[in-house]
This record gives sequence, C-alpha cells and structure tokens, in this order.
Amino acid sequence: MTAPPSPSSRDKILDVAEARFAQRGYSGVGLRELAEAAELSKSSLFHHFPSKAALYCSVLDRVLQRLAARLAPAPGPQTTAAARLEILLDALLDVLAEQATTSRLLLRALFEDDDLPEEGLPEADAMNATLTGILAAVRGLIEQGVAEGSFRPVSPAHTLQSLIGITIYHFASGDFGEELLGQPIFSAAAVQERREEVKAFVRHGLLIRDA
Amino acid sequence: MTAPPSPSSRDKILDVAEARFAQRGYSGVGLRELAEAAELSKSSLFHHFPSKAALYCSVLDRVLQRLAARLAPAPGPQTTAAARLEILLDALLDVLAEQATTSRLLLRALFEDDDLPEEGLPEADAMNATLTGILAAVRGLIEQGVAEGSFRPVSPAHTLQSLIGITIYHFASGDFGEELLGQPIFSAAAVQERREEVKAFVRHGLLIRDA
DNA sequence: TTGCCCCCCGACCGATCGGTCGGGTAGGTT
DNA sequence: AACCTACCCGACCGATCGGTCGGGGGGCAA
Repeated sequence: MTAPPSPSSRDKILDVAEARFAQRGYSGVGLRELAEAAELSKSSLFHHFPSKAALYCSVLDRVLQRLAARLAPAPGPQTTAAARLEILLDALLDVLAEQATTSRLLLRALFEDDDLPEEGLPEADAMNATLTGILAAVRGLIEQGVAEGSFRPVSPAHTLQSLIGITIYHFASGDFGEELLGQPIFSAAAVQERREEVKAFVRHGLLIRDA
Repeated sequence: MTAPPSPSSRDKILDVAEARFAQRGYSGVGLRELAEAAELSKSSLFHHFPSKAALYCSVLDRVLQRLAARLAPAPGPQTTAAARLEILLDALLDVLAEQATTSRLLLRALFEDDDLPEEGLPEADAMNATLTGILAAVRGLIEQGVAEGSFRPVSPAHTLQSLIGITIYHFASGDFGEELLGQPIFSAAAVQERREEVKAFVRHGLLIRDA
C-alpha cells in the first residue's frame, strides 16, 4: 500500500516485454524495441534486469505466478475429482481468455525448452519451480479421478499433456482460424462458446460418465 | 528416376533447416549455422533460396506436403465419420511420431502468425494453400460426424482447434515431461501407449458413444 | 577453343544484436 | 557541506545478422 498505483519502471518493462515476447518469441524481440516501448533507454533495462534471458524468465515467472494464484483457491482432494476438474477448468479458461498473451507465453515456455541459451540463472530456477507446482497439482487431480474410478484409466502424464494442448493451444492460436477457417473463432463474443466446448471436450475425453 | 538417391544440396539445406527451425524457431537460427551444418558456404544458400524467409516457407511447405500425402489416402465421405476419424488419427499420429521435427514445426507454423516478417513471397502462399487444404479436410470430417449424429453437436472450427492442440502439441513437447513430470513420456517405447491414449481422448471427446 | 550454365566460394556491406562504461541527476542522511 | 543510493542516459564495444558482389571451376555443346 506504500506504493500508489503508478506503474513502476520495472513493471512497465515487464508489461511491454510480456506482450512482445508473446507475439514473436525470445529471439524475435530486441532490447532496443523493448526499451523504446517502455519509454526508457536500453541501458536502463540492465539496471532492472541483469540480462535479456533473466528478463524473459522474469516475465514467464510473473505469468506463472498469476496463473498459480488463480488456480490456488480450488478445493482439495476431499471434493470429487470431477467437481475439482470443473472448477480448475473454469479458472484456467478464465485466465487464458482474459489476456491473450498468457496462453502464447505459456505455450512457448512449455514446448520450447531450448529457447533460452543460459540455464543456470536463478530466475529460470524460480520459474521452473512455479511451473512444476502447477503441473503437479493438475496431475494430482487426474490421479485422484483415476483412483476414484470417475476418470477413464488414463496415464496421468500423457493426459496432462493432452489437457495442456487442448486448453493452452486452443487460446494461443487465436486469430489464425479467422483466415484459414473462414470464420472468426476468437472474437470476444465467441469466447464463452469456446469455453464450453473445450470444457465439454475435456469432460467427455476424461470422464467415463458424468451425471 | 533420373536423379540417383544422392541428396542434392537443396535437399540437404532443407533437411538441416528443418531440424534447426524446429528446435529454435525462425529468428533463433542464423544462416551461418545452417550453411555450416549443410557443409556449404552461406552465399550458396542464396543460390538455392532467394531469402531466409523463403527458405523457412519452403521448409514448412515440404513438411505440410509430406503430411498431406500421408493423410490423402483416407476414405471419402461414403465411410462413416467415426471410421474416417480413426484412420486419419492413425495416419496423423504416425507422421508425428516418426520425426519429432514435424510436430514442432507445425506447432510453430500454426500459432505463430507473426513469425515471418514478409508476407508477399510466393513460397508463403504455396505453404498456406497446402495448410488450408489439410485443415479443410479435417474440418469436413468433423462436420460429417456432426451431421451423422455420431459426433456430439460441436462447432467444427473450435473442435478442429482442440484436435490440433491435443495431437500436435502432445508430440511437440516431447521431453519436457521427462524433467518436470518425473517420468519419460516420449521414449520410443512409450510412443505406442501415447498414441492410444491420444486416440482414446479424441474418441471420447468427440463421439457420444462408440459401441 | 570458345562460350555458356550451374554450382560454389571468400570478401565485404550496412544494420542490428546483447552488453558495458562513465557520467549525470534527484532525493535522502549525516 | 559531503556523501550515498537509486535511477537514467548517450556513446561505444565486439560480434553477428541477412544479403550482395565478383569471380572461380567443371561440364557440355558448338
């Protein structure tokens, strides 16, 4: 509360970097472009972040922290896995639908292991820890459902992959369908319909029978 | 048949470019690295391809052509949509499992619209045409299934997105699970199991009942 | 032999890359 | 006054970027 809502330079850098990295990836964005967008000198970036790789990891970590905060209030294993899945899917799809940058950044972070040249920097470790926590939670939910018998006897690891693909990718490739499929599928009006279809797909793919 | 199986320089360039672009993306790979890997001079690349963007599009187009060739022998609408889906999924998963580069390249091509700076070059148009054909075929299959009543009443465009995510992404993020999930999920031994789980997920997610 | 392609090459171009350096300014402490 | 810290900047660094240029060598037809 000591800091008024004026965005600090550091947050401003993170904001513009998140947007740019989501659009064109790590190596597709230069620091000069980021500095100009943040209304700062390129040298000033290095006052807030030690390197470009560290800045990228900080951006990813902030996204993952936001995601984890939204997924945290889900109920624990005392609830049935089917109910937990519904709540988690709702929260996840809410986050993905709110900012288009989130899904793209997550998709890049998940399938591009080799994107960042350096690996030893502490920002990367923090980011991986956050990511691992989220994935472990979702995986635990799947395992619970399989143990309960309400989910088909799937492999939790494989199914987690499918779950990520069906949700993250669905929102990451937003407007490509507009050109190639002949109809807009990421307009604000279609988000709700999209949400329900993704949820239904996951529900039917994962559960044997619901209700 | 006039050309013996000795790989021409052009094909060699395409091979190494496909592998590198799949790993680190368009802007993450330099022409010097490609030339060295292809055992050629950087200047010689420009003898075979007019620019880096054109080379990238040629790589993508070759991947899509391979994919289209494998998906083409699927039966037409006289067969039931459920049977066609099985055949198409088998062919698609075969292609994705064979070369790890394919899925990664496809994933990048599908969700990175902004990756290539130039848009007017003819290689990009050819690539987009090939891609549009493949997507239209799959979409037609979904529409047939919905019309038949064997598929849930889904929106074909949204479901196509889910289908891509669940298949392409599943194979693109190969070894990330090995580190973060605690067990290898893309080892050669696990490919078959992975295939069956993806197929089952799609089947249950798309069909109401399949006997 | 001459001329023509095809394929390849080293050298070079301007631009941009990530990153460093020294200095400058405002605010707070002593 | 002196000092320190936080923040920001222009100028500069070596390296690499995509791309161009002129030319060399081999095959082949006239």
